[in-house]
Order: sequence, then structure tokens, then C-alpha cells
Amino acid sequence: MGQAGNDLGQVLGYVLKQAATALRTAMDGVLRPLELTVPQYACMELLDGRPGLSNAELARGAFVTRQSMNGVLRGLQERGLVTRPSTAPHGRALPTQLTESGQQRLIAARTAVGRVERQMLAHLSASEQRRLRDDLTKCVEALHTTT
Amino acid sequence: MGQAGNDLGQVLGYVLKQAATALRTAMDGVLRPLELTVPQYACMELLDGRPGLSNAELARGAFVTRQSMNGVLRGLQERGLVTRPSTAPHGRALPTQLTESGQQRLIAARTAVGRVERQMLAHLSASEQRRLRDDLTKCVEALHTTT
DNA sequence: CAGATGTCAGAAATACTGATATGG
DNA sequence: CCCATATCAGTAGTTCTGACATCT
Repeated sequence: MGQAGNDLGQVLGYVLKQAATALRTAMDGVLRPLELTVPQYACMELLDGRPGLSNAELARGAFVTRQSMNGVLRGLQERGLVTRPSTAPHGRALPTQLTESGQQRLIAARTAVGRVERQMLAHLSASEQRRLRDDLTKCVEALHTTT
Repeated sequence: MGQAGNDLGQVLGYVLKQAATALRTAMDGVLRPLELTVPQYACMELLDGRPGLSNAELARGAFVTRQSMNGVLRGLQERGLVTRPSTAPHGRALPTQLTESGQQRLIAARTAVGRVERQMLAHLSASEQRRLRDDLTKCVEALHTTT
């Protein structure tokens, strides 16, 4: 499978997409037995760190639209993993929280996802991992700069 | 917007997704005026480097399914940017090639995407960029290892 | 036979666009 | 008034899954 002509494997954007896709695929695989999708897991992780987040905030944090996050929350709510008040206590936002059952499921999911992340970083030292994270953060900030 | 509780911004997988999403959004923006989607651009870039790729090969290279790549190719073919033989010269594969018009469009798209990539890497030196690329490649390889 | 390919079909999740209404 | 939010609706593109036939 050697590259001929131009070499997309040298383009950083391409490699970035490659890595994100591989991670997403691996996460899908380990989350499937737990009956969780990647956006559902991301949503629960966000709620664990910051209980009471609104639909719109969760959508931004999980990189999906508000409409999609609405579906994600419905799925989690139907299974009793999260709870949402039926009326907004303040403004229009409906703050969501993890249930006990949701906490348990999150622990299991986090363990599985942690294994994937450790596999991904198997050949990088702790300092290299930190460096990689910082470099990626710089990329994000640079892209968010309107110039 | 400071993080409370756990800090997803410290999780490399999260930052990776963040970077990939930001890049995708930026690419969407600059490709829209050229009437190209990101998968269409990726497809053309692949064909420029390796003329005659089949639908399945293009799908893998652009990180989409064969079905989606089929739609991508139809869109490009209708506008005369690529050509495909109606009968397979060998096996079942239908080798695709860029047309003159496709070459022209690709040049313009590459220029626009190049600007985005340079913006993304604005705060990284050449050696840091190389290092980042190598680290991401290691991540991809590690994830592809079945263990 | 195994493997890769192109194609078709259905179900599901997601994105995009626009519109409406509410609250700060 | 401006802005963010929640919600609904319609369209479209994508994915996933399974299946089938063709060719090496």
C-alpha cells in the first residue's frame, strides 16, 4: 500500500483525521457492549464533571448539534441514566443530572475508554503525551482565531 | 467558561476530537465557496496523487463508507470534475481520474485548505509540526494494533 | 474456496436550514 | 432590542447492517 504521487500521510490535517477516526472506531467497539454510543458517553462524562448542564451546553461539549443532543438525552433518560426536570427552574434551560444508575454505567464506560486511550498512547511517554496534548490545544486555539 | 469537576480538556482523546472538529469546520468554510465538500476534496486529492483509484480505495482514504463515496463520485462526475469508465477494464473496479476541470478546481481548493492548515499550525515550528505528525502517526498505528 | 469489489435496500442517527416562542 | 435557549419541522447526506453477484 505504498503511497505514490503526493503523500497525504505527510499532511498533518490528514493524519489528524486518521487518528480521530481510529479513536472513534475503537471507542465505538468498546462502548457497544455497554449499549452506549460515543456521543452518549461524552454526554455522561460532561455531566459527571459539571452536573446541571443544559442541552445546548452538552451539545457543544460533545461536538453535535442541539437536535442530536436532544435525541441523545432522550435515549439516556428512557433508560434511567439521567434525569431532567420537566420545567425550567431558571430561564429556559433544563439542567440534566446523572442518576445512580448513570454513575455506575459511566464508571464501566470510563474504564473501557481508558483502556483504548492507553493503547493509543502506548508508544508515547508521559511527557510526550503532555506535549502532544499541548500542541493539539494550540492547533484548536489557532483555528478558533478569526484572523 | 472554566472547567469544573473533571477536566475533559486534559484528556487527549477529547482534545484530539476537538482539533479534528475545528479543522473540519474550517475546511467546510473555505471549501463551500468552491462548491466542494470535505469528502469531495479528499477524494480529488487522493486521485491527484494516485490516478485510477477504485471506489472502495477512495472510500477508505477519505474515511467514508463505499456508499457515501459512491454519492461523492456521482456529484463530481455530474460536474465533469472526474471521469469513470462505464465498464471495468479489470475485475470489478472502476478506476476514476481527474479531468482538466477537476485539476483546476483541485488547485484552488488546495490553496484554500493550505491556508487553513497553516493557520492551524501557526504557533508550531517546522520541527514541532514534524514531531506532532509523527506522534499522531504512532497513535494511529497503536490503535490499529489488535493486541 | 477465500477475498475484494460494486451494488442495492432498509433502518437509524446526524446535520443543515428555517421558523417559533421564551427568558435574561 | 439583542442574544441565547428550547423546540418543531422538513430535507438531505451519512452510517450501519445485511445481502447478493462478479471477478481474481
